[in-house]
Amino acid sequence: MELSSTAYVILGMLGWRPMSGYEIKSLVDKSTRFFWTASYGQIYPELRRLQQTGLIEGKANPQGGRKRNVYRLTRSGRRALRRWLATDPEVFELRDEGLLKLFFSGAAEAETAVGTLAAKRRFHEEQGQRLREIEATSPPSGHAYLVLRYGIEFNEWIADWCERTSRELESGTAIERRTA
Amino acid sequence: MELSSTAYVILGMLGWRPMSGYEIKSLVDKSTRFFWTASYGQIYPELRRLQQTGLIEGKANPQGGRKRNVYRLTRSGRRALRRWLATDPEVFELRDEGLLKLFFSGAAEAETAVGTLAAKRRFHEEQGQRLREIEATSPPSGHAYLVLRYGIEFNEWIADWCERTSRELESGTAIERRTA
DNA sequence: GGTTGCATGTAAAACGTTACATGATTTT
DNA sequence: AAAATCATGTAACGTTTTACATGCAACC
Repeated sequence: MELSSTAYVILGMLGWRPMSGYEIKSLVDKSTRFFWTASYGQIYPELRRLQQTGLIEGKANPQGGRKRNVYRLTRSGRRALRRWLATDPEVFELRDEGLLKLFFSGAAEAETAVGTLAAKRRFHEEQGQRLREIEATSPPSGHAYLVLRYGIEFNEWIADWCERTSRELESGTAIERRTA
Repeated sequence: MELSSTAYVILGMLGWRPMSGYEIKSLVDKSTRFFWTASYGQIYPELRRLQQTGLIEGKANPQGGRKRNVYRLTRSGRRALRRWLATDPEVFELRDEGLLKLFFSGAAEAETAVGTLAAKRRFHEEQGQRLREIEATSPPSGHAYLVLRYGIEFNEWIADWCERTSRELESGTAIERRTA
């Protein structure tokens, strides 16, 4: 029985504590978002499927007149989560428009590549900044903290690469010597 | 007139020289693949669309009894390419199952996270190795070379992070002090 | 004569996002 | 009183992959 990738985010989140679909979505948005996303359109249908499969259990938990469903892992859900965690990861996908532009920027003027690098650098500096703020204000514990550190250092490395490469381009050591 | 992301890969490739759809796909597979993919199911329909829009021109170029269509940029195609190159990149998407497992691995035994890090490290070492082979045997020129170097250094950095973090986990400096 | 590579194409399925609808509660 | 947040859900749309169908040519 193969589960969708969204299924494991849900199982993982419920491995911490029982939650509503809305809570899962908010947590995804402020923690895994930089390397794994999920939308309501995936989460709510998946919650229903996981319940039907018996990996999670939901119960109504209205707050006043506002409806709310809280889900928790079942024993077989926890088993499925652990089985997945113990399997080698396979998915690693990157989609980087900045690199694509840089790759093709021989078709444009020299300033174009420098502009692309500057924009990419800005993006990663901002993302790094956001993550550093999380570290300063509400640092997660355990393994989630390791992943937060990864995000910070990863974005710093990329921003730094952009800076170095931009300097190389501007000083003419990168391209001119290679293109005949 | 908004173009699909695949459209720009095609325009970019044709910016170098005229090519067939098959050639574009092979080039994508050995150059941009680590940060941008495209399948036949995207390329062939997109070639037709770009031709209808007048951004590229195709002509039959059979090799013996084997049919073949070669496409080249039109003037307005080159303009579209340059306009796109001069615009700030927006897409940066990552989907990293290894990080996701690490993130949730508090739900499993301590060895699980170490195993995940080892697998992720292996993946990036292999990808780095593949790229280093390209650098040694058929290095691209110009900006494509910069992107190849990015790929090599990027994968090295990640593999290195996995190693460092794995050591931290095994020596107990990473998690124990933070989890109450 | 079989395998690999060149070459084009599509249909179905899977996946994912966006936008909308609905309504209560809390904060400003 | 308005805006933001909590909360659930779906329909439409768009994107992407997978699998298949077809056939020639070159190599072993």
